[in-house]
Amino acid sequence: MTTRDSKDSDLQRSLTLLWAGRRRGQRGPRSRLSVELIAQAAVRVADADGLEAVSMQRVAAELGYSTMSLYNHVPSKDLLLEVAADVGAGAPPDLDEAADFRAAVRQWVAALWAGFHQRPWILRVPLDHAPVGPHQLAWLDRLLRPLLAAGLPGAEARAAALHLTAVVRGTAQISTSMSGEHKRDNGFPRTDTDLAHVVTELLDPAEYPALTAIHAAELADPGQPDGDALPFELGFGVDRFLDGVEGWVAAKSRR
Amino acid sequence: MTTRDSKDSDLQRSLTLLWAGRRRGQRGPRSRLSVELIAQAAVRVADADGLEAVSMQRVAAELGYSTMSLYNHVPSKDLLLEVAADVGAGAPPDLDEAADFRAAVRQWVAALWAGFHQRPWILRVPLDHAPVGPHQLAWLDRLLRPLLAAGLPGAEARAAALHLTAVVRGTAQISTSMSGEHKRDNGFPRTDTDLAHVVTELLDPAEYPALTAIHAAELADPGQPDGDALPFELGFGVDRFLDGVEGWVAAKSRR
DNA sequence: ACGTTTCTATGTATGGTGTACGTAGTTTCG
DNA sequence: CGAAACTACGTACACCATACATAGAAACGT
Repeated sequence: MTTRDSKDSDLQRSLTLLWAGRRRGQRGPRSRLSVELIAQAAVRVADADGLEAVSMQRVAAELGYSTMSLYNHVPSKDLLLEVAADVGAGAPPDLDEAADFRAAVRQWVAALWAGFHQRPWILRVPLDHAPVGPHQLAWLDRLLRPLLAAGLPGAEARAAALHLTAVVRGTAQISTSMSGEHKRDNGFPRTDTDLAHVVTELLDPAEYPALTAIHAAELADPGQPDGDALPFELGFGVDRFLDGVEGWVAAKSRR
Repeated sequence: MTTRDSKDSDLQRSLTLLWAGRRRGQRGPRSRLSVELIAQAAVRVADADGLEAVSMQRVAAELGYSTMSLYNHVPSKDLLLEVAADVGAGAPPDLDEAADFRAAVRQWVAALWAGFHQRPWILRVPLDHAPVGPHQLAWLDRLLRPLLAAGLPGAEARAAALHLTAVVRGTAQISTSMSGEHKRDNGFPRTDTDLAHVVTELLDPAEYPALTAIHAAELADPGQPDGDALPFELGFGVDRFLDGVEGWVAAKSRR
């Protein structure tokens, strides 16, 4: 309808790329390469050496092809990264349907959290438009189910899902950046545990009263993100949010 | 103490850069350039043409200096971007102290949200370690105050602040990327409003039941983020979270 | 006042990047 | 068996961050 002809072509290209809308060429030889193969190679490189290491040349070398061959299947590096991020995300977990919606949501959050820690580079892929990858949408769909089942109307479920996605994404961004997980070449990751000390020595207590007040209660254990366990830094907020949602639907049904 | 000597030098450099720990050289000529001037120029470039346009050459040109001159004041582009992001964030607003903590927090959220929409490029600056910039810490401090005043103990206040920061950051990332605000050269921004349609036409309802169910309730008005008004997509989640926090402290004080 | 020291700003150079373009070769269709 | 069409490749270009050496000017000690 009102689709703008000039510039949404890149979205269209993203879509056809992500959803494998490959044209069936007739005449020429069939390519042994494919978007999937290229994306998987990119994922492999990113896993090994971080997102910065992902260059067209490196990916091509990984596959044993020349650099420019990739451009027969992928229009640009940006698009490739987008596909790689979706591939790297993988399929969402199947949530426990029997469980109450809190448990299900926590399960989802834990899985996404674990995923971001396993592939921190996904968080460094610049977002260029709304999520339209099959895997990304699958994750979203899986989260929406328990929210809808809990009694939230569509728009609110959408907002709640956005909230949770944003929380995990944002928290993981901060968390992984602090622990230096985003660069794998670094050898071992370095945790900025003692950062608090360094900073609080510089801070003027008059200007940053709350921070200096907090200073004592610093840094509980990081905790292991295995299973459904969430680290306190993430779990507290999620639990408070779920409290709020619970109260909201309860109040609504009571009325 | 246990500071690792090999690799936290970059953190140290970040700190001295961000906190203007300039050594007072004696002999040579005083430089007319400074970290602040360079960072401001970078901000100007990013405001005008987006983060991708920020190159050392461009920033130097903006100042009328040669490219390599910048390296006398800034050790690397990464560090420069970090400083520019902090400078671009600016000082946090003074929150209404008289107001209840909900109003204060909403005020803070609205301000940060507005800031991210004004300078979307800040969200594209890669995070390399914990936030240590003066402005970033000032924002954090301002948020912690109402949370502490509401009765949260230190660790929980910290977690809540992280939650809120992550929410605004993550939501803004998705939101600005959807509307294409991150690239200013583009001419006018393009909203992916009709994205939902495009996608839902491709989706297999069997695999994405929740998404197709939602499909009807799509896209309320974006709303204007002026003053304390939050768009629904952000406000709903924040309000539910605040509900939860409120209930939490109430339950705790009752016990 | 002067020489010496020391820092600034610059120019050059290197290895990397994404990708536009032309071309050779090969596979499949008519 | 042509002929059409597509793949993979090599070359080339503009741009990037930054290592290094150099020239020059400013401020200090005398």
